This record gives sequence, C-alpha cells and structure tokens, in this order.
Amino acid sequence: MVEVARNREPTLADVARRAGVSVATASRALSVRGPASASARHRVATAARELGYVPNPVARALATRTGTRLAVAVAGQTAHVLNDPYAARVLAATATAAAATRDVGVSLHWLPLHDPAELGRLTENRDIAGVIVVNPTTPALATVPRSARDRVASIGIGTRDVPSFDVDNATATTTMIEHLLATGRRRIAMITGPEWLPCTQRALTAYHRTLAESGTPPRLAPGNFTAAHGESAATTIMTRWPDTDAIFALGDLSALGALAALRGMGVDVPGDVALAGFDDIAYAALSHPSLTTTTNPVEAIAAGATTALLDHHTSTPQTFYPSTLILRDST
Amino acid sequence: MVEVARNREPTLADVARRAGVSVATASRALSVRGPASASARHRVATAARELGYVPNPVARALATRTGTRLAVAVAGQTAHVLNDPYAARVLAATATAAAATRDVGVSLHWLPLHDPAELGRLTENRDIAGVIVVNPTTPALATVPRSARDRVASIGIGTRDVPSFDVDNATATTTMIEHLLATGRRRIAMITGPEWLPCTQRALTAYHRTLAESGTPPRLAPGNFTAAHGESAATTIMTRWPDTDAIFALGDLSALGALAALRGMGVDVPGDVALAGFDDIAYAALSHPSLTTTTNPVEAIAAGATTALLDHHTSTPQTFYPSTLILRDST
DNA sequence: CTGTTAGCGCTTTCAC
DNA sequence: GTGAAAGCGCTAACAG
Repeated sequence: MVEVARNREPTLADVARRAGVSVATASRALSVRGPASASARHRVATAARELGYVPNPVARALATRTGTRLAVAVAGQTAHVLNDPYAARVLAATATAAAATRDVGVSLHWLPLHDPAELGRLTENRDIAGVIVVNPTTPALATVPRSARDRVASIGIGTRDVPSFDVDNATATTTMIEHLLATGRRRIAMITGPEWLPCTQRALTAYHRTLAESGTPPRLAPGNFTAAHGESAATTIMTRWPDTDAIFALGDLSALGALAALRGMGVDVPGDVALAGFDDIAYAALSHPSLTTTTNPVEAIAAGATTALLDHHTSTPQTFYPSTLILRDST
Repeated sequence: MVEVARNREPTLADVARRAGVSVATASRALSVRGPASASARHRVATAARELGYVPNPVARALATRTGTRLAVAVAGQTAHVLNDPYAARVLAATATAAAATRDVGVSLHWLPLHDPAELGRLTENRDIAGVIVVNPTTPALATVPRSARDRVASIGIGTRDVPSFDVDNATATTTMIEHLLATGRRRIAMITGPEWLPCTQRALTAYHRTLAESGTPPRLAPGNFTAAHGESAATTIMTRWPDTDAIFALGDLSALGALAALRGMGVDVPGDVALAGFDDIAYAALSHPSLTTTTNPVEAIAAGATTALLDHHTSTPQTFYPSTLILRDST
C-alpha cells in the first residue's frame, strides 16, 4: 500500500501514484473539462479522497498564470470611501464567497475618480485573478483592456465587456414612491447619490417617471451617501420647498442624517414629513422613529459577481437583484 | 542593449541578465536580508527599476511555501458573526494593510466556538500566510501548533505563543466610569460582552476596581454586542435596579439598543440615566441623543497585527492601543 | 559574496 | 486517452 510521507500534505503526484496514472492524467481527471477516461476519472477521484488531497492553489495559479486573489476596487473622490461601512460590507461578502468557492483571498483598493486608469492597472497585475469594481464610472470601465474583459465584474453600471451585478434600484424606487403616494404623500423630495455616480440614474429615472404619472413635480437634492450630506440636503429641501411632505434618501446613512436635521428644525417625522432610506443597514431599525427603507442584498450581489468572475461566466451583461420594502415608523 | 520581449512582464531572469548577474544573486540583492555585495545590490536595483520589474508574489509563495493570503477568523457561536459590522471593519482594515505592505489577499472565516480546532486547521492550510483570530478563546488558541506560532496573531487575548493586539479596554473603562462618577452618577450598571469572551475580562476588572474605589456596588448584565441584547439587558437592569442612573455598554450597538429600550420605558437619557457605549461606530453620532462613547482604533490594531504577521515580528506578547473618550449628549 | 542546480506543485503542449 | 517533459517565476541549498 502506498503511504504518503508523514508531515507533508499529499500532492498531485501522490494521488497519481496511488491511482496508477501519470500526474498529467491525474490533473486532467480532476479538472472536469480535460480529456480523461471514465475509469481514470474514478480511480483518481477515489485516490484523492483516500489521501485527503487538496490542490495547492498557489501552484495552480503559477502554472496557469492566473492570480490568487480578487481585488475589490471602490470608486470615489478620496480614499475615504474605503472606510465606508458599505465598502466594508461588500468586501466581507466577497471575501466570504471567495473563500467558499475557491481558495482565493480578497484585497481592497481605492479607484480614484481622477485617475480611472488605475482600474486597468489592477487588471494587469499578475497576481490578481479578477477585480470587482464598485460604483464605477464609464471612463473607468473604458480603461479595462479587452483582453481582461473576463476578469472584471461591476457592482454598479456595466458595459458590453463588463458584466454588471446590482440591486434593482429602479423597481425599488418605484415601489417606495408608490408607497409614499399610497399613504397620502404628494410633495416627495429625493436625496440622490453623487452626481458622478451613474448607477443611481436608474433610480432617478424611476423617481421622475413615477411622479410624472401622479402629476407631481420632482424635488431633488444631491448627496454622497454620507450622514453629513443627508443633513445638509434635508435642510436645503425644507428651505427651498417648505411644504415637502416626504423625503426619500438613496442611502440609509443620508436618511438618518436627514432625520437629525429635521429634528433640529422641529419637523415631526412622520407627522409632518415621511422619511425613507435605502440599504436597510443595522441602525435603520434602531433610530427613533425607526426608518422605513428598502433592502440592498449586498451579500447575494457580491456572491454573484464573485462566482461569475471565478467561473468565467461573464457573459450575462446585467443581473438585477430584487430589493424588499421594509416598512417601519418613519413613513 | 538588452530588451525584454513585449507583452510579457519582466521576470527576475530579465533583471539578472540586464544587471549581469545570476538570478540567485538578483534574488538575494532584492531581498534585503540575503548576502550580496553593494555593487551587485546597486546594479540589480537599477536594472529592476529600468525594467519596471515587479516580483511575482505567486511564484515567491510557491517557492517559499508560504501562503498568499491572510485569514481573518472571527470566533462566535454562529456563522452570523461574519455579518457583524465589527467583523467587516476588521476585515477591511486588514485588507487595506495587507495590500499596502505586501501583495497579499485576505479571507474571512468563522471560528465556531464548539469546534476550536478549526483554528489549527486554518494555520495548516498551505496557501494561508497567517491568520488573525478575532475574539478567540483559550481553548481555540491552544489548538495552534507550536510550529505555527509565528503565523497567528490575535485581536483579543493572546498566549505566550500568540501575540495579542487589542484596544486598551481596561483604561478606557476606567476613564469612562470616572467620567460618569465625575458627572454625579453613582449607580452605574454595565452591559458586558458574551460570557465566553475573555478579552472583556479586563474591562470588567477595571469596572469593579473603579467602582470599589468610590464605594458603589456593581450592577452587571451580560450581552453579546448586538442591539437586541442591549435592549433586553437595559430592561433587565431597570427592572432589577430601578434607581440606576448610568449604563455603560461594552459596544455601541448594545448601547443604541439600550437607548431604544429606555425610551420605550419612558426613561429620559441623559436626564434620568446617562448612557455610554464603546467603539464609536458611525451611528453613535446620529442617535438622539447622540451617544457618548470611547473609540476602538480597529484600523491601527489590524494594521499592527498584519505587519507583525507578515514581517514575522511576533515576539512582543501584548500590544494595547489607546482608546479616546468621545463626549456627546447621552451623558 | 556568487553561480549552479534543484526544486515548490500544478498545468499543458506534444508525441504516442 | 495517456505519459513524458517542459515550464510558470522564484528561492534555497551547496559548492566554490
């Protein structure tokens, strides 16, 4: 009986020896796609199981010249975006998915708005298996070389070459606005994301369309998903349109900032103004009043992007994940 | 003049050729530690610079049999701990530090309380360069083989073999309790972490000692750092000791949960009861009243653990990072 | 101090 | 379908 040396992990050579085939055959048998007879497949599989063989991802990566980690690149004006809880959540979800599917690690990068070529550079890095861009812009996506088009996925907008995985914020927005209309609100303002962020355009369009159907004019204030901007945006809105009776913020942090501003102005929520957010972060349930919001299935989205990248199933151009309305006390 | 083939990244062999030395010498010259003459060092360095050489971490990892990623293992009763914002923050900080220092990725794992041996398994994984355990228990730390003692660092308690990097929660607790005493509070309760979590023992000890000095008896309620437990803990405290005039929760989420409970009971904060948290999470500044808390320098801690692991400076047994008191409206 | 020579563990031509 | 052998790019003995 073939015994493997103690204190050394079994290698493919050990498996091959035990199965009575060459390493080449063992490699093919294990790799699903490669040509191999059914019997070889079977013998290699059992040998591997008996030995407790687990392939070495590093050696594989070196041989195939693919990388060993996934890069998560978050677009933003400053490196500060990396401290955002949203970025942390995407990273955690990606890391979990990546460690589960394959033995790959994840790294976090800032994609400066003023230097979109950084994305192209990341894709060329030898030890990066793929990159997940978060909130990319069109110029940034344009920097990914065609040769790397199956090594990039986007959480945000995509292109013909870069598949997109994102929350269906158009439907979510429509649902939320309809909820506000149904509860009697008519003068509905919206706190949007940053101007440069294309993936919120869909939400904006949905907002305009839904309001148009009910014949009410739009009221918009830009934000950047931070609480501070939410505060100033709410102030701006109530100053400019004092009769506003509902505010929908495209991010819970902004909504909570707006809540603080409204409280400061003596505006009652939801009595005077209904308030709704987006993302369903942990604190949305804890605020007073608790925040009506709509979920952002980040974990599912990140898992989708991760497996697509790792399995090279980057053909589908766009995948939208449904958001669920969470009714609480603020509306 | 030596030219490198187009469309191929320069390798160490290219650098060696251009510098007129062997690959071995080039390798040593680049590796700081290795023996190499000053002139060789210089020539190799310039050749590398001219070629735009960047070492391939995968090849290096294969040759040295070290891994290409850092594992962050979070201890907890269920896999749910991975969804905790705290875990996400630690991961993001580690990923940033790891990508900056070396080209290594990061992966996230759950360390089940009921199966502490999982930690030992992680350290034995061929492609894991090191593991950062978050909130480990003594039994878990006991499973790391002596041979892997320079491949594990802890954010929480440590052992002689596993260096510990943690916030100085003893001093932070003392400072916070003294602040409460100084503002006239005398019946101070504390919402602690989970019973099994050893690293909060230091905070507990500090609490007991500081109270003893002022002659006031302790009031303790266990928690698990979640908002839900914070709510029930606050209810328990106010039921059992109705004259409580201050509550210190060992986590902001618990504190915010407690805030909701107190509001529900009609208790005014800070009028009737002063409330303080720990961590200074983003929402702490947004609650009403805003939450007095004390910082948790997670980014610095993770960076410390990461570089210690990657540079094998795992000699110092314990490093405590200072926490800063943040005074807000809740006390 | 430096060059030569083996690997690290896996994938992939290229014949057979 | 299968085996032999040549790498992937780097580090680590081992002589000199």
